[in-house]
Amino acid sequence: MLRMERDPPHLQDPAIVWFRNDLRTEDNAALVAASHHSAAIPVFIRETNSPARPLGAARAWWLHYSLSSLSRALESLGTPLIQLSGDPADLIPDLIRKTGASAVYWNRRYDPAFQSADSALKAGLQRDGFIAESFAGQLLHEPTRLRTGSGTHYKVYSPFWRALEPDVEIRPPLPAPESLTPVDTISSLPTETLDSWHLLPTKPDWSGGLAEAWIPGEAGAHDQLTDFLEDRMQGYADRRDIPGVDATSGLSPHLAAGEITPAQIFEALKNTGNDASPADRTKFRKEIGWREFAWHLLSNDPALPDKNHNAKFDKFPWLSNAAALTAWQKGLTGYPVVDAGMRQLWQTGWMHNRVRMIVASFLTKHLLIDWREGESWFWDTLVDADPASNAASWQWVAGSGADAAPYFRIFNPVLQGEKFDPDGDYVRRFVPELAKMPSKFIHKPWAAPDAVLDTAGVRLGDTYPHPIIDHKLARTRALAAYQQIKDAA
DNA sequence: TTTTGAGTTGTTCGA
DNA sequence: GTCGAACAACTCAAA
Repeated sequence: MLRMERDPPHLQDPAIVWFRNDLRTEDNAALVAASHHSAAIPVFIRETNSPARPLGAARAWWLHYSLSSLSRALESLGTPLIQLSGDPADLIPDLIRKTGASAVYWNRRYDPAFQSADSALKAGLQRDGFIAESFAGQLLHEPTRLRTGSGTHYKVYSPFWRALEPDVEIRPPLPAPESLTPVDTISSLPTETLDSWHLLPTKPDWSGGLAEAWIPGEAGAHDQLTDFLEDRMQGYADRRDIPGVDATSGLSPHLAAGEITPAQIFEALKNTGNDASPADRTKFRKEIGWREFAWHLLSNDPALPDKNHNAKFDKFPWLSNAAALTAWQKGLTGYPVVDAGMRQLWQTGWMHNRVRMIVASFLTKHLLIDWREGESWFWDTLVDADPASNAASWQWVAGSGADAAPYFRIFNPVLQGEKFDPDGDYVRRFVPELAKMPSKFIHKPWAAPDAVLDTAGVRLGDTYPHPIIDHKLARTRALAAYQQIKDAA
C-alpha cells in the first residue's frame, strides 16, 4: 500500500557539500545527497594547515583551473562554489552557523594523512546533532578492504587484481544533479577569489607548456576519455609503451583531481563499440587496477612515501650528489632518452610511463641517489602527482617496494631508447639539439663519428652534454651497492 | 603447517 | 643479428 510521506525533516534544511579531491559534478554522491536538500552549499577549502603534504607546483596550477571549471559548472546548476582558506574543523561548523545547514556531505579521500582529521570532524558534527556522511567514488574499491587468505594486505599486483577485478561491481555512474538551489544567505557568505590563492606561477611563469598540453576540469576529462576510446584504444596494449606516439589515455591528472572516476571510465569502456581488441581493453583496465593497487599499498602502509617498505634498504649506501641530481632534474645527463623524459616532465607536467621507469632507474641505480629525491621532484612537477602511485612506483623501481623489481634489473638507457623509441621521435621532440642526429646514434651521440656530429650540428660538451656517468661502470657500482645491503642482512 | 607455483615493465654474455 | 641462460635467490599467496 502506498503511504504518503513528507520528506525527512532534515531535507528541509540546507546541506553543505565539501569538495576536496572530487572536482566534478557527475558521479558525485556527496553532491547528489546535498541536492536533495532545500538548498546546497558547495564549498572548497584551501587547507592552510593541512596534515598532508602540500600540493606540488604543477598540481597547484591544475587546481586553479580545475576549480574555476567546477565553479562555472556549479554556477550553471544554480549556486556558486564558496572558496575559503583555513582549517575545515573551524570553517565547516562556522558555515553551518551562517547557513542553518543540517548536513555536511563529502566524498572520501584516501590519503592516510587526512584520515584522522576527517573522521574527527565527522564524529564531532554527528555528536552535535548534524548529519555528516562520506561517500566512496575516487576508487573502485575501499583500499583497506581486500585481504589475502591469511588476513594480510596484498603485496603482489597479480593476485591483488585477480581478487579485485571479479569483485568490482560497476555501478552505473551517477548523473549530475539537474539543478541546485542556492541558500537564502548566499550573497552574504564570505568567499575568496581563486586569484588571491596564488596557485599559478608568476615569477617566472613556467606554465605555458602545461596549458598547451592539458585542459584541466571535468569537461576536459570527458573529452580526453572520449578521444582516447575513439582514437587510441585500438592497439593500446602495444602502443602504450612507445613514448613517441600519443597512445596513452592521458587521464591520470584528471583522475588525480577527481574530475572523473574509475567507475565512469569502466562504464564508458564497457559501452564503447570500436575495434579495440579484448587485449587492449584488458590492458587498460589493468592500468586502472594499478592505481587501485597503489592506494591499497599506501592505505596499509601510510609511511610508503617516506620510508622504505623493505627495511633492508635503510642501510642502502645512497650517494649525495647535488650536481648529478640537478643534471637529472634539468635533463642534462647526456643520455638522450633520460633527458627527453625529464624535459617532457618540466615542460608539460607529465611524463610517459615507460620513460618514468627509465629515469627513475637512472636516478636510483646509475646515480645511486635516494629514491625519495626523485619522489619529491615528481611530486612537485607532475600534474598527476598522487601520493599512492608516486610512492609505490618509486619504491618499485628502487627495489625497496613490496613486489619490487629485482635488484639486478638495471635499465640500460641506450637499449631502452633504441627499443621503445627506435626512430628517436621522442628524443627529437624534447631534446631539439639532437633533432638532426641520425636514428642510429640518437640514443648514443658519443658513439657517433665526428663527421656525423658535425652534420647534425652537435658538439658534445657544448651543445649537448657528455654522459655524466658511464653505463657499464654505473651498473657494476649499483650491483655492488645492492650486494652490500644483501650481505648486511 | 608445508608445499608449490608464480612474480609488470631487464641486461648481458656467449654460442 | 638472434637466442637461451644466468643473474640470485626471495617473498608472496593459495592450496
